[in-house]
Amino acid sequence: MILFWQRGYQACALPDLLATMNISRSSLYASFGDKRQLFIECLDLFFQRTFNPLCTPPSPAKISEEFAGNNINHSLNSIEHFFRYTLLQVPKQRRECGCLLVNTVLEMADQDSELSAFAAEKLSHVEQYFIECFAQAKSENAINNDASAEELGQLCMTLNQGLRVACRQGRSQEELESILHNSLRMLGIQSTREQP
Amino acid sequence: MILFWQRGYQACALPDLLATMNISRSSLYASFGDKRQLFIECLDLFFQRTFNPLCTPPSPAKISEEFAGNNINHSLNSIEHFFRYTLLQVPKQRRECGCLLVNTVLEMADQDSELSAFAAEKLSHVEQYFIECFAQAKSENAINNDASAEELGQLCMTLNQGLRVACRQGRSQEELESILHNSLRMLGIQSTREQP
DNA sequence: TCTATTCTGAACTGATTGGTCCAGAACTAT
DNA sequence: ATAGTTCTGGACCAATCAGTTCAGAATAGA
Repeated sequence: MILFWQRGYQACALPDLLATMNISRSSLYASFGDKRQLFIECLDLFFQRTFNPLCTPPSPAKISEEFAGNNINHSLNSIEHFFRYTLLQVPKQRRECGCLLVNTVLEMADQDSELSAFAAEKLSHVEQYFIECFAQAKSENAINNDASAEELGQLCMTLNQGLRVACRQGRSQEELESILHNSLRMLGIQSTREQP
Repeated sequence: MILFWQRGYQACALPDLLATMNISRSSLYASFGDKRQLFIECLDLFFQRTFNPLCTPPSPAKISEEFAGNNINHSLNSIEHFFRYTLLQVPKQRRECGCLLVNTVLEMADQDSELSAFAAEKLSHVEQYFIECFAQAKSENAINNDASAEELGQLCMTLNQGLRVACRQGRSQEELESILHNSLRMLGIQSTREQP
């Protein structure tokens, strides 16, 4: 999965995959069918590992440490935690891979529309969760923005996709943090940021 | 260029390129060196065709027709015109290709860092122009946003990149228009939108 | 220890990759 | 018309691609 994440689908040759997985060619075909099916399983695994930190943020105790009680709304904390957890609190090497689902949507769009649609569908689940978070926040009057929850969710996903491109561009941690901070602010999520 | 734009670098095989360009194999190598150099020329061409409508928007007369005099600031009009011209007023088939530079950054990041950096550098010129527009607008008090011009420009580029991903995802014209409208509104650019 | 099942390494396939080469066609200038 | 330059089609190359096959190693159960 990490190799696909780093290089993309087409650029991963069978020998590279076999060496990384440390199994033999025949084992791969026996276990996964072929390269494409292995890739689909990787997309699924990636989605699970990306989605989990979004819909199950850390415990309230940990939140109060992390965010210093600045944002008491649970739904908005989910979103902020998602970005902090997957964008900032991540080793540089992995951050610079961007998002496997975004990468796949772009790479396979004209090549294998089924794979591209598969990845896009996973992303839509994330967007749907964004929307639910904003809807919840709006019902609690915890957000300062008059756009609808759908619009905020779409915008949040657009910013997320743009940030993943920025990651793969090799932008510095500081730049990403600045962009993220301004993004969340414009969405109406007042984020904490340590001042230097 | 269009073929690279649609399929990406790696997925364009020589025979496909030759058939599309309607030249022979030897002519391609005589004229462009090799596939990679041809691609670099395409990136450059794409940048020029993308950047021109940004820094040379239509004449004031045309603007007044197009935007109904809603936004009298020239710099902000440049940005709005850029998005309208490259995102909305474009045939579906081409819109769904996204942005060749963004696509290239993602595809080549771990594969050919030189190509990826080349595309990223082109994108940074666009971002720089965004920043200049926002700086101009701020100096004329034409923008309702207390973030700095640099921050606004970075955010604008992040939204742009996110929108290009959304294009390649196959989002509908209506969705894109909605996202763009909200994006510009949050950046402080009050865009006109025909109400249905 | 013996048998039965599973797994694996390496050789092999046919197709495709980017790139080279050159004889001859097409064109230009005199 | 002729000589000189440019262009082109197609054959060719070695390398690599994803995928198949199978004898033999490794493992398991009894």
